[in-house]
Amino acid sequence: MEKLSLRERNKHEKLLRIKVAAEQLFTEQGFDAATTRQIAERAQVGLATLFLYASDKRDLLFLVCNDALEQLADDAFDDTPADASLLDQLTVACRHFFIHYAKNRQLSRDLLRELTFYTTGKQSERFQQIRARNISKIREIIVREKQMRRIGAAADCDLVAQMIFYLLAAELRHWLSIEGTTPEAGVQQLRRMFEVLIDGLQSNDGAAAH
Amino acid sequence: MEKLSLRERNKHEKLLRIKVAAEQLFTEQGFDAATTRQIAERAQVGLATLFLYASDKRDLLFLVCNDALEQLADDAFDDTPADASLLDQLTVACRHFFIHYAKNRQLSRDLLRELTFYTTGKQSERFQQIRARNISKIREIIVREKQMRRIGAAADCDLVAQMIFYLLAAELRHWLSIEGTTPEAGVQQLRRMFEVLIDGLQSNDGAAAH
DNA sequence: ATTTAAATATAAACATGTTCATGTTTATTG
DNA sequence: CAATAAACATGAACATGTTTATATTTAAAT
Repeated sequence: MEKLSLRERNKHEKLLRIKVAAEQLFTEQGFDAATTRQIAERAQVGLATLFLYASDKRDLLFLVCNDALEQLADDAFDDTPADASLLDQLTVACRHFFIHYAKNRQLSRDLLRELTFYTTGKQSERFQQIRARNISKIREIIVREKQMRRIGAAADCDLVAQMIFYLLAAELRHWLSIEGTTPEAGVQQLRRMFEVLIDGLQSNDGAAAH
Repeated sequence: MEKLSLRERNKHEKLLRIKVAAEQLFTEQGFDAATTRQIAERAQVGLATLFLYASDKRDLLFLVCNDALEQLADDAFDDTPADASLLDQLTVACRHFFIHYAKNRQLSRDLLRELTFYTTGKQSERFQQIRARNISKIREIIVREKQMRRIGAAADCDLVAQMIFYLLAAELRHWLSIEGTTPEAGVQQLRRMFEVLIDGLQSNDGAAAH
């Protein structure tokens, strides 16, 4: 059962302590307010040790968040009922994101700021994979809809998936900048956008048609 | 002609020196690499003086960029031919953004990162106004199209304008993360998205129809 | 013109992310 | 097991954004 060397076990435990400490402090105080010295102290490691496990403070944030983001990516697209309308499938999936980001709005804002052009850190590759997975899952929904002839044969699934992800990401940012709003308010705003996307601008029926 | 007091003139000159110095250093070295000490030295002011004129380093970036961003907002939507198709109007307008951001891709990335949830600095209100103006200009295009019966009567102009801006902002981010690409490549990708948005997902004609 | 007060400027101090020189621990080899 | 090397850990030093205490300059008042 135990196939890890002493050295590997020590590393693993230290990494875990750092993750827990960083998660607590980022959650309690936000990304900017939490200092690397606090994190090192709570993790019971030297300050410089942090930077053996993370490229920089930003990387530390994704060391903390990547697990939850991956779980979110799975959850969001797992309970989408394939028999529901495209609009409902997308709404159900996207609701997961709003609910997740609502748990700690400040940290979510920090995350959305820091993920912008995040390509250099140790955790960045994994983060980009999670991001790509989200788009891929959206694409699968679109492909299914296309096969079921519920959307046009000429639709470019990659492009449509990208657009949906763009709208989700942008609306999340906007929603996080509004104080005192609810997850459902963001979900419904995004749903209205999906309606427009599905129907097109020439359409003469508004949201009422759904 | 001269109605400024000595004090006001001094302040104005100092602000100008700071703007010029910051612009040069941000452009030469990027936002992160340029230090506030360099900027203060080149502007011939004390280090602390910078922070009388800008709330923080981020604010300094918008002190530098807001003028150009405002000019860009005007330029982008001024030469949109009202008789062209909606697709062409949007393409022409958005091309301005890609061309502008292509001038210094690193600084553009820095800007798009720093503008995320930028609401606290002295320059933030002006920046948010410029952003709102862009959306408003897009909205005007949509309203015109609606009045000319070229898009559905039920279309929510505010919502559609927001969607277009979301797509533009997101595609700009994505395009800036691709090395060695051209402005026109970004423009055409965004144009394809606008085609989908205009036609809707049920449509059976792809890009060929345009 | 002098005095006073308010506004402005700044060097020095501080806080914090990051790196470096050094020490310590673990694995490997003879 | 001793010796050696490699990997890992860390306190101290460094770099840089920001604040503070102080000084200077300008405007206003008498």
